[in-house]
Amino acid sequence: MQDALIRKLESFEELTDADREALRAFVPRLRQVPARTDLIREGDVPGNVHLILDGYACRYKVLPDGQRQIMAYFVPGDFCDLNVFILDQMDHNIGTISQCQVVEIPRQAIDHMTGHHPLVTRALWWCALVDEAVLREWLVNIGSRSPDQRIAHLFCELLLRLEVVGRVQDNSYPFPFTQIDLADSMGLSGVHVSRTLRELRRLELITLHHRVLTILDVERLKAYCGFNPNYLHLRNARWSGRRQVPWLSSVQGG
Amino acid sequence: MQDALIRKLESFEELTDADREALRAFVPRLRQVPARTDLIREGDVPGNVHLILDGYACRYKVLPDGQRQIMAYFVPGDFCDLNVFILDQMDHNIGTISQCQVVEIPRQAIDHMTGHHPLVTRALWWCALVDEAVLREWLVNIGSRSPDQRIAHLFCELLLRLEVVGRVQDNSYPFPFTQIDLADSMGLSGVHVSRTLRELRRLELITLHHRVLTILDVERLKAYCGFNPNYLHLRNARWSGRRQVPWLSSVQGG
DNA sequence: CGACTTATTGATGCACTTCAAGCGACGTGG
DNA sequence: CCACGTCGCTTGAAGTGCATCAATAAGTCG
Repeated sequence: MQDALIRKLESFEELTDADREALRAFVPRLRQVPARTDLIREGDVPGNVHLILDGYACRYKVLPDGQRQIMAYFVPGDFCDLNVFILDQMDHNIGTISQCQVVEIPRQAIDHMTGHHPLVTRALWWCALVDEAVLREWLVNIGSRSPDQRIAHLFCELLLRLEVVGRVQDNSYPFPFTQIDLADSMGLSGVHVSRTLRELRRLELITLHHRVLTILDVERLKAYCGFNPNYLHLRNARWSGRRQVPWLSSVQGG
Repeated sequence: MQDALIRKLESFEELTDADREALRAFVPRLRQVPARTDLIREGDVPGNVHLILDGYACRYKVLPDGQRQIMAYFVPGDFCDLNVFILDQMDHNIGTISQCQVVEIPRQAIDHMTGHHPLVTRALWWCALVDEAVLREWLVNIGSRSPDQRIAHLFCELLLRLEVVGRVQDNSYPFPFTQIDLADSMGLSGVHVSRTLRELRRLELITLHHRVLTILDVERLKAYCGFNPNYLHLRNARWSGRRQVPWLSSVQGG
């Protein structure tokens, strides 16, 4: 079940058997978390690192007026808070969307990993930077795209991210988000999300039944929202430019 | 003139004389860059790290339809691309707003720094994480706040960030942004930014003359937009919770 | 099956965009 | 020195996209 993480990391970096073994050592800490449950809250002092092995979660803030803003979705293989522990306290919440399998990794374990598994370390860095790139793209999404493009863009992004961890079949993937979740992610009202989805269905770009999203025509959906996958820094686009990473070589004692 | 960086880092971490000396070694690479000039473009392979010593810059993307989205502002003491070099290619642009003094730091220099100056390294980490936290808050800003609150929030944020590097006097700071810059940051039209600023002036919250912004009543402005500075992780709020940072201790060979 | 949550649809209103014209500041060149 | 062009800002008028309110319908879970 730690497949998701290993698959994701290996999509960036070929790991050794020892690396994979070390990653599997995380598993004993596995926890079932119900849907709609907070993993960490604003104000908490960051403790263990959380890794999603199965299910969906999100990062969000709640404003004084009760308005919720979702800032990121986590899918299997994603770390929720890989780096936050350097800061004094959480400035946002992390909560599950669906039921999740979550691994709580003690910081020392990460520490050990970065000390002994340079390939994994490099891959973890890559994860963190891609997460930030995704965040930037969300800002572009909300700031510059029309509501229908926003939602289409999210669908495309999730498709690619879930493909990496093997959660897509026939352009379909589990979709446990409510329309209110989408609304709070995209800066829209729930009503308008409903109408927007209707439009995407009418254009025969997607279907959405029983919490499963199907993308009927991936290329048309990408074209519809001007999707450019470069910000995900996936393997294919990246492979040619492989280079040494100085900050990391020093981690390896170089 | 490298004051800005050292001040910023020291607001987090007391440095040794040797640390400061090492930071000053960056200066020879200083460059004058005119206003409205790109430092890096989308598609470029990340090379040197850019540090702003004076002036303002921004991170932005341009969509196929020509729409520009600004995703971050850089002020003196900010790194533009501290970590991006791990990725294969830039997925966005970085350009100056005003004339800037920019230092181009070779990656080896950063590498050397992280190998020999653990305090600096920890402070650099902190910078990177705060930058990400700021990005998250921008998402909240665009997604959940009204236009007047958005702009007020930006003013509050810049006030605090500039105070750290000593660029604020009597609640005033240089403000070289055009209203179009603001519009492209906040997901608004230029016209509406103009009207919003008029409103903030009418409420006697700010004045804006000759590219200098003055906040007339900081507390009222903060209240107006519900400003919570926790996401900036400034020293005062952070001081109590100082802890060791595992990932970094391994960088130090621990 | 019945209770509750989530989604849909319609009607209404307004916040924001777009278009367009005028204005002031600034810089350049005659 | 003034004429002129450019750029950034302001203001008005008109249109619309999205929010809000409200009521119904469809899922979903006990």
